[in-house]
Amino acid sequence: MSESTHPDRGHVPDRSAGSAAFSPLYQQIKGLLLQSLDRGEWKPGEAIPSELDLAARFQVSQGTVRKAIDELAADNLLVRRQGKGTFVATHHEANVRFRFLRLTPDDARQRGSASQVLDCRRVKAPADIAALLDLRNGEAVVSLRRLLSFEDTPTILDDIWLPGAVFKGLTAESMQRLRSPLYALFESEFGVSMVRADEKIKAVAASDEQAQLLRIEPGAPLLRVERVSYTYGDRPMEVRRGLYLTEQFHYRNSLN
Amino acid sequence: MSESTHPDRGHVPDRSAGSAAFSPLYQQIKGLLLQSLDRGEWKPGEAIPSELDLAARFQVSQGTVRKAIDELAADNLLVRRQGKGTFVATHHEANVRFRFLRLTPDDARQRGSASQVLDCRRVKAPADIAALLDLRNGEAVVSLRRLLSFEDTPTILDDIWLPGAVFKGLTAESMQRLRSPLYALFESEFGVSMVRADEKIKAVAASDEQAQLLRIEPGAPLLRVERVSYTYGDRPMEVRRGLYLTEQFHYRNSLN
DNA sequence: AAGTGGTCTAGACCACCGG
DNA sequence: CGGTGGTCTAGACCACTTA
Repeated sequence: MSESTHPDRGHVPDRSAGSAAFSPLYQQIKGLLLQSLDRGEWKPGEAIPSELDLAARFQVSQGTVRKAIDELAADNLLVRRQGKGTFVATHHEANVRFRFLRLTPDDARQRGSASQVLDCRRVKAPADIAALLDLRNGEAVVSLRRLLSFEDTPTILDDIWLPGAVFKGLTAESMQRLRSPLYALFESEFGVSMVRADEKIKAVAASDEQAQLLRIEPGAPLLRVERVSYTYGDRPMEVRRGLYLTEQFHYRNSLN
Repeated sequence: MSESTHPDRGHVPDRSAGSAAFSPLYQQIKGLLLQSLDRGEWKPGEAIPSELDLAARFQVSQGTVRKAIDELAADNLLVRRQGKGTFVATHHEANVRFRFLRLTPDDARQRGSASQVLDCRRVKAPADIAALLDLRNGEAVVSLRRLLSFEDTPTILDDIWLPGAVFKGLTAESMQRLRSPLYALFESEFGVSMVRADEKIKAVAASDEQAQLLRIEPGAPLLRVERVSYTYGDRPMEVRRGLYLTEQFHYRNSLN
């Protein structure tokens, strides 16, 4: 502890040297925490070490660790719970199970939901999907289609593509058996944590096939939601093309 | 810059007393800053006092003021600029002029935009609009319709309602004259800063009238975006119902 | 050089949780 | 009770802007 700067090997930012890169200590800590999360040192749902422990491990003050954790918590990678600890975010909890689903009933009434897997097979990635998933052209992907119903009203028709190398052994059967939401299943069965997603939304007219599955008229307007989901290193891990029936539902969003 | 004239009182949080309410000091400071913003003590685009000045004014440490400002900056109410100061957010800046518009070209190419006001009049608020704007039934609102085109392709048809008491004297003429975006105009002409908005999105089929204005076929699928925008105290100040043509555009969103 | 926000530290104390 | 995160302070120094 000296004064002025830290003597630790924590390397004070290397301000001299023409190196254009200067990143604050807490950002470096954030990076280290991110690596630990990525390599699975702490699993979803588990507690990470206390702030003081981490401060000791990284040879910085508690305040610096705190700021790093603050940012990870703001990004929803970690969850702080006063008096208990800081936990790795997980998709297995009631309150966040539909974290990425922005479709909401027009009336607030909650409805029971049921998911039906219509198809699931390994195929060579189409060019557009390969590009979105950072795969080489023709690499294997798991391709699946499912129908989500609310109170027996078919509402969402999803086509989903996953990197085949990561999601080995995913079958329709295993999805029906473990009835958890997909992202929860990805975590526990394949060690893949979805952390962020981008969506692009258009309005389209239902094709004959789509109309039949959703039990509506061909040509009826549908919300088409294309989603790319990312794990820790901003690595894309899922492409999802959903068709949302918005007769009694809407997509909600907050701008700020 | 004002001198003195602060009827402040620095209170340490009233931790004793069984009072159920306990709010941290920095939250109280945040509230005071919010009040100052609301009452227009600092206008959009202007700098607020420095952290040290505010710390002196409120009789707290710089760190406490800093944390309050951090949150306001995270909410986009304030903008920090290192070395220069902290500024009140404004809709008058190139980079944030389309802050609330999530419609993006499918290819990244930028297009020139033009707005045409089709209608603008004072009317009694319809019941649903009155409810959304927290107005009494039948109170006056400004109702306007406009068409937004990108490179001469009509793309967005907006119906907009504004509280009549606040937006006195808003006319189609004045909007065409000052060519700035609506939210920028609201700021400079009416002192109304839009801070946040909620959107509800559906897919709908174009009516005959809508189709004609957007130069498409009746029944074509459109994105219907209902937006309620809020000023400082979470007071609703605008209802906007937009129809987006998503042939060559999409609504983009980030989930986390 | 002076003034702003940005980082980092060290220490005190508070609120919440669990055994 | 001890351990966790949460708040608050005071002070040092760094980075960026402006003059």
